[in-house]
Amino acid sequence: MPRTKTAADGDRDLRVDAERNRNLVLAAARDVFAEQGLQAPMAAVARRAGVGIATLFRRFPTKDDLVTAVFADKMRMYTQIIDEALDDPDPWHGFRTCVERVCAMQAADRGFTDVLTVAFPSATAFEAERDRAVARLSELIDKAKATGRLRADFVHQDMIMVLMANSGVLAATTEAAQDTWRRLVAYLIQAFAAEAASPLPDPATPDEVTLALLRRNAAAGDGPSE
Amino acid sequence: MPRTKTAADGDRDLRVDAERNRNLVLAAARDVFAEQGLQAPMAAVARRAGVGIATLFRRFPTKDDLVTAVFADKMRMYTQIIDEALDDPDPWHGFRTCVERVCAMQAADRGFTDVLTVAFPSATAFEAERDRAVARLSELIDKAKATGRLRADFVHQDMIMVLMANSGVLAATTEAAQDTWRRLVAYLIQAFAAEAASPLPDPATPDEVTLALLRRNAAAGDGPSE
DNA sequence: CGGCAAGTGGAGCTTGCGCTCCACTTGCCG
DNA sequence: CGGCAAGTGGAGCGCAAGCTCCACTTGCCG
Repeated sequence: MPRTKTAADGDRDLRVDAERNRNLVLAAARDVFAEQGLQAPMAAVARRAGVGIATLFRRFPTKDDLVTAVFADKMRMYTQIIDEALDDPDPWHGFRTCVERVCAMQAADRGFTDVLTVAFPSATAFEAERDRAVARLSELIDKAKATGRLRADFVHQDMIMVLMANSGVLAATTEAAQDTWRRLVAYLIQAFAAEAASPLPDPATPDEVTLALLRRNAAAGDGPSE
Repeated sequence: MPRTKTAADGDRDLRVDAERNRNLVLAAARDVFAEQGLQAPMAAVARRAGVGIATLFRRFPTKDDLVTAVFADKMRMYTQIIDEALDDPDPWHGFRTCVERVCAMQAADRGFTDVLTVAFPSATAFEAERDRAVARLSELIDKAKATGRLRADFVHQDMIMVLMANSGVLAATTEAAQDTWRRLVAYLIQAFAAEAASPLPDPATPDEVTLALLRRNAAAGDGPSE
């Protein structure tokens, strides 16, 4: 992908050295964010890329722009996982592997976890992607319920709940207990099975959960009212 | 509790005005941390207490000291919840309400959540309390398993896993979806029921999880190796 | 009631991080 | 090959947060 003139992205043709540095930065950012999460300092990215900080900021005027660029394809991968699950001849199996795969993505990339939950303002850039994901997901959920294997009171917000819960486990576990998240996911999937079903508290009213995820951006850092 | 000379705490008798300010600070910190989590600035606590920053720091030389002082009794409450669960004639019922109550404590106090998971160095101050809690908890778990209602492969580290997962949900939900945590907890409890049991991934080897929680203190902020 | 240790507030130091400015270099077009 | 827009690195700015210093006030004991 030589990207020279990729439609609809703001920057014109870059000089070859600039283009190379841009890619170095993206690669470095991918690594750094994956290891340290989004709170990694920009300077760390620049150092890893072997470029000056100014270079980084000319290409990505804001940390948020960098985050958006870095995670665009991971977001695509995320929705793709749902698409693939929809193709599974066994929707319940598709559903389960879908949950597992997304959680595995989180486990492999702290930054991705942050994008999905702690959420940067950048989340707004992924709105379209996420809306499509939710739509497909609802489809998948309906199919899985139809088989009678997924409990009937499961709602798509529960999926986001899983991501949030998983991020909590990932944030707190170090190398010592790296695989704890697998156990959480296994428990939850068993809870989602129809056989396990006992009444649950009401879910938040439609889309409150997803909206909540977006709101925190607008509200981010509005801080102490006191 | 006039505290004038409370044994084994470093500071001698305080002047009455100092004592009053100390209490104002503690009360303010309790509120501020509960609302905003441990990342709330010290200045916010001082402002809320109506004292200068210097006053706050003379009484609690380090943010960590303040956190420790503020959450000492909440930690006691935490272990007490386990004790009460042990007194329940129905251990399975005791177990469930124990999980619910601790999670409710987290939901009511972002700071407490942080103490239990994100963990401050202060966690070391609570080591003894936490060890006793783990011991009692294991007892409770054994009793609950004996009734045949709690799945046999449940381990005490799973409880900490619940706390971490819950903290993730709480961190990501705003007022819009405040009660999502209840749904998570309900799902998990159903997963912990013996009837739901299907094989699980191995838990971390004994105490890796609890240790991991402590380690992150030592390691906290050792940052990018690169 | 006088003196002073204890206490107080806030200015300010330090560190960390996002981001900018600018003097210098370099790919590229004619 | 010459010139200049494009690109570059790093010093440095602004801000937030933990924490310290110090000139001033005040409870308390004799």
